[in-house]
Amino acid sequence: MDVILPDGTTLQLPDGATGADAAAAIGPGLARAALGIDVDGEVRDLARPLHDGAQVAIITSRDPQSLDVIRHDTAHVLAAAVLDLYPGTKISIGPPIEDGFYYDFEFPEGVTVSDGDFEALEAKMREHVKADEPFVREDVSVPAALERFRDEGQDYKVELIEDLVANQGVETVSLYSNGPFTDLCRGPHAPSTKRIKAFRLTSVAGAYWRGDSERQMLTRIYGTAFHTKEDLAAHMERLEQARARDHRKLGRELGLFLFSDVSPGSPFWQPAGMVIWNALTELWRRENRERGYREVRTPILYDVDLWKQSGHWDKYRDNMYFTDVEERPMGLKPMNCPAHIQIYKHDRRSYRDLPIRYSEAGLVHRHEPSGTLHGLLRVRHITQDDAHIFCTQEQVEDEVVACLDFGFFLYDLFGFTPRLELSTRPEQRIGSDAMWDRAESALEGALRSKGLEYEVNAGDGAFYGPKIDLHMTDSIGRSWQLGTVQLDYSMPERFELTYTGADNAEHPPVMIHRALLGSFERFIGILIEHYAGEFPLWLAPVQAAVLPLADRHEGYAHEVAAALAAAGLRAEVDDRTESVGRKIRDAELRKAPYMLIVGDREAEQRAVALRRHGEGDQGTLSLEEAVDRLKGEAAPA
RNA sequence: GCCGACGUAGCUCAGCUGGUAGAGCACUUCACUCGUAAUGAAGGGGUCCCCGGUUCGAGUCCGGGCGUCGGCUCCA
Repeated sequence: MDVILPDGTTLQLPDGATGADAAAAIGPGLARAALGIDVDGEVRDLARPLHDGAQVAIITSRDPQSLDVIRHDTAHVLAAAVLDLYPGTKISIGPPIEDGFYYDFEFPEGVTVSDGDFEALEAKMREHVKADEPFVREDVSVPAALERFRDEGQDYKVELIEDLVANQGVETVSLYSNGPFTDLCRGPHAPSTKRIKAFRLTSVAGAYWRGDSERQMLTRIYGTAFHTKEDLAAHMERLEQARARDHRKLGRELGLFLFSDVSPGSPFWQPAGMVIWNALTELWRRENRERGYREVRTPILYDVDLWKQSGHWDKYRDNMYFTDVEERPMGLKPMNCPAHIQIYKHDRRSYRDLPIRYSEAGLVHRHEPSGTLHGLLRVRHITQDDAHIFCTQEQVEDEVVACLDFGFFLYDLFGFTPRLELSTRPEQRIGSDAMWDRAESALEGALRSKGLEYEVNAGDGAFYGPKIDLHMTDSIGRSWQLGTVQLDYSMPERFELTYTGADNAEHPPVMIHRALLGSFERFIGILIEHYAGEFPLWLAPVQAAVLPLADRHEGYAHEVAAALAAAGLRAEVDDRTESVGRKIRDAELRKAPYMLIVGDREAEQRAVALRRHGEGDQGTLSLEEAVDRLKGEAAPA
């Protein structure tokens, strides 16, 4: 039979030849290096027979797919080591993931495994690697596989096989063995455990069986594997670097914000952090104004009847905060929409008034479960850069497109390229299917007309309407939703909103919910990590640190600071009795973008010695030149 | 909320098998008045997260709570 190699040449092989045979036929070096084989676009074991006419490519450590293979191998080795050390453990699944792998286990009653056990586990894993155990694939009938895993008490494997039968009607399943360990597995795997050259267990965590919080919580062990020790070390180093940009660490070091036990999940903004907050708010306010939004401000506490009418009570009351006010039950707003609806409803509206766009930096409270809190990225006290647009059906697409454009404009300022998701109707929802059809296709139309790439997140919409979300990742690659544009036909109906049309009849407006930064808290968290605390001048809490060389230069230093302040710049004089080396060091650590050093020479010439954070000495400039230069750089975008 | 780990000075951390708590940085004072990433000396500073238990004695052991971290579930 013939197989086709990546360069288009044909390789003749005897019938029944395997991937390993193909590699050997090409060359002994390749045969040794081979980890798998790509057959018609699917990575397979080398040991499996090829078919005539197959497009094949031998996979070695140079191919990116090979990392998944050895990581999956390592997951099996981990499971083998776990069964060695903790007999009676039930195994579930252990796939490769981005940057590594995990395996989920149910340990025997009374056994808890923590990262303190990693050393022993890794040692046991190394034994399996050293033993050079071949990965042997065996296809067995479903009854035989079921019997085998039932005998071993591997209930999760039994459930997996039963589901494969129920959902895919399979009659056989594949098993992979390495040494005494056998796992239900689709493969592929490398020829043997010895191909695992560098691995490490990284963390342990709980994870629900099948991601279902109603079911058993298993113990998930995370690890990673690479082809060389150097690659592994480089990966660990990257993680280390990423941790240095963690906004929680930088927030503390730079004095931006803090958290306290007295109000979990709610940041306290320190003066430096508030500068960033205000700079961002000013930008946001100005841009909203220019785009036809009018700012409003609404209460945070409302009669619970409002939340019953909006539907939030039914769906979210467990995550809301309630109190009684003179025996009247009230709830803190978890969203601003019913508040903006009150303003809309206060007056009669004409089609001539639409679209009406209300914006508010709205403070909402959501009782996020304790385990989900995460610095500024997941808080209970949330300041949304919210807006609600009331418009006619005809205006919907233009308005949605304008929202997306606005969002991209803002993200561009920071060099962000958000990932887009279109989330469609959830199971628990309000409104008719016809409404949902209309809303979903309107959002899709807007995305299409912009030619934007997006992912569909089926069933993840808000309970009142579908949405387009803007996502960004943090320093270690976790994805967070920032902006959102949501189309809503339900709230206008629930609150009986109307406008008078040209036909002099009453019509319901369409409502668009829109937050672009998402929340100031989360957005600033992402900003801190994005810039690693080295903010552009317009956001920097202290834009210029004026550093007098000696006490006698203090007077001039304050003149310099005053000149900067007069130009609208944030300057501080470091008038401590310290060496200039020390003052520079501290200003560098505070990540002040500019340092203006003044001594005898500068005082005499009314000049400054300019130093840029992270770059060093920029030479001497006249005071006027320095002020102009900083002022020019301090405007946002 | 669930699983696991952790909680000691403002920060980063040490504190062995239970015996009256320590370092560096920061802070205060004094001296130094300095030219591009730490001047030196002295000093002050702790309900060892909280509550309860075991013990002659608990930072250390046990139970409960709170918080934080890593995941999972959730995220209007």
